[in-house]
Amino acid sequence: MTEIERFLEDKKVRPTAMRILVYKYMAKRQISVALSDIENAFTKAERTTLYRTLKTFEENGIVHQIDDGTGITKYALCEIGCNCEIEQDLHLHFHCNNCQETVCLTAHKIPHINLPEGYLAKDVNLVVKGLCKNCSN
Amino acid sequence: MTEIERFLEDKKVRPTAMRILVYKYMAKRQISVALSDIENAFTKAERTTLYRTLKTFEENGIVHQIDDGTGITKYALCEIGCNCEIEQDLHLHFHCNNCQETVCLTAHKIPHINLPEGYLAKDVNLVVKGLCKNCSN
DNA sequence: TAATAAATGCACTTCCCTTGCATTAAATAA
DNA sequence: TTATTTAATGCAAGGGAAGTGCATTTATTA
Ligand SMILES: [Mn+2]
Ligand SMILES: [Mn+2]
Ligand SMILES: [Zn+2]
Ligand SMILES: [Zn+2]
Repeated sequence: MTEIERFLEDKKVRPTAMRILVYKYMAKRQISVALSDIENAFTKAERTTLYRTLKTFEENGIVHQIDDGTGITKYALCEIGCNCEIEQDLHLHFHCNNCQETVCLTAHKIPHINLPEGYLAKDVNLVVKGLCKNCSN
Repeated sequence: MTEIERFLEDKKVRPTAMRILVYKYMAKRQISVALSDIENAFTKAERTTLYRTLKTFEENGIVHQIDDGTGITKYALCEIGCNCEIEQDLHLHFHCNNCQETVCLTAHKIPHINLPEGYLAKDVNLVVKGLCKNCSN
């Protein structure tokens, strides 16, 4: 049993062939991925299976979803200490207008947001757009 | 010539009947609206016309778009001092999980966001979700 | 091995956004 | 005013991504 298989079982996710491939793919790329990215990476992949794979991953705290404002849902592997399950995912995301890639800036927590009287915050989504470090030169 | 007609002409938008109605509708409701909201408000309205009306409004600095993460584009009238045209729209938006309404918190500016070396910010989207003042009791 | 449960593949649906194009209305030129 | 040009509207269709139903395959458990 490989390390990835052990990891998935730890997360109560059965390590099927496809799931292992998807996990490996996401681990190799360090940026967030869209469903279509994975679909294109494997010629013999069924979109629905991938969709449900990501859904299962998300439900079991392996990935978290990112809404970067492009209209396309992105997914990123949760890092150690990612608490997107127990509470809101408080790190910010950066979307590059040039290379179109979205990254988790896990080290950059979202600052406290002041709200008017009576408003109760449960979740915060913060997306910064601009040029990433590869494209800003 | 009414005040609204003068306002629209000021913004280089021809004050057609439909445009005036849409503007009035948005002014009456203080929360942001979806295309379908307007569509439902007027029985005799064509979705495409409304779509293009909002697009024209946006291009001329009358409304700004809001991506509140619901997957449905919302629009809100720009207030005096709204600088969504010349630079990024820096105020935050609040989406209520209960009544599903999204409001501009124009008085609440987005705090400065620290980014890692090499990242260049051009735009920021901040959406807080939770319970609005009407629903938090 | 048999029974059960889970994962996958395929087809289809839904939802919203967007566009093409003919028609109608308005603005401008003659 | 009338003719010409330009803009707005209405209807139909297209596109993309998310999501579902169900039969089939694969894996697990009895
Ligand atoms: Mn993230
Ligand atoms: Mn706003
Ligand atoms: Zn980039
Ligand atoms: Zn509410």
